[in-house]
Amino acid sequence: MDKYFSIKEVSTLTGLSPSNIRYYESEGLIQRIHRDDNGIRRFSKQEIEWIQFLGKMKDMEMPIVQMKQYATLRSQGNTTIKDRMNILEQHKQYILLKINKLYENINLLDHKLEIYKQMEEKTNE
Amino acid sequence: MDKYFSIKEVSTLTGLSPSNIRYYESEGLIQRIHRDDNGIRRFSKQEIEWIQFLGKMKDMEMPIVQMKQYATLRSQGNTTIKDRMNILEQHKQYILLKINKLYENINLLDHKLEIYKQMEEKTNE
DNA sequence: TATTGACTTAAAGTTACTTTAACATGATAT
DNA sequence: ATATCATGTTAAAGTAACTTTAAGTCAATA
Repeated sequence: MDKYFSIKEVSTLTGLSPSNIRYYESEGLIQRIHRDDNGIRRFSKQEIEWIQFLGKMKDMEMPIVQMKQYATLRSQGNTTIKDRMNILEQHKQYILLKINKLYENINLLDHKLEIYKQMEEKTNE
Repeated sequence: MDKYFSIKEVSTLTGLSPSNIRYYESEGLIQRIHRDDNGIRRFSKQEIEWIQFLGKMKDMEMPIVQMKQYATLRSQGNTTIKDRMNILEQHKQYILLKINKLYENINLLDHKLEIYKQMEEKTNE
């Protein structure tokens, strides 16, 4: 007998809020979740693993349209692995670019802070 | 005779769209810009420099509330430099954290890609 | 004179959610 | 037996930071 999980449990296991999880379901990122007699969602382990993956993609700022693409490919089985790899590869490049930008930003901030520091020192003379 | 710039010129000089510039003005991030006889905005050099700075803060994903704080402090003169430094210092920490997260994400992607690669190789055997 | 290009405002649209309102249900406390 | 509480449900409205659209003004050009 497999265990089934409530949305709150899934929330703590994935780091996504219950509303976020419902939202992803409504957007089709998650397949329609099985309901119990009271209409309450019961999540399987496999579903939770997929939601965890979505959570990570979200963390990486992958736009929902791309997540949808990925989800669609996934639902089409193993023949789509190359395409899925492409999506991930592309997003990796996006993140690397972003990291570079952020380093530039750090330099800029340091520069500005240095200028302010000198102004402060002059004031205290 | 100082030169004055149109919103389109300011847009290319700052990298912000005209609507974005108007939006920042409406939000009070930019002081009310001088208008000519036809009600058209004419920007001074100093105003453009400030908008460039805002553009950089935007690039760094500084939330508008913080930009507003910064703008308010700036308008209060040189006594507020320490406070402004604090805002920038805080945001620097935010960016450093973000960079770390992104590196973790890269690792995750590499791991997933590696798994896919092995699946591919197996399929081709 | 007609049209083009750049400008204006106000309002609606967008993304990725969150918050709120209104209601249902099962479990616990009195 | 009844009250209340935690947890769940949906639909709709709210949020951030803009962008897009609609409707109009004005000067310059064809």
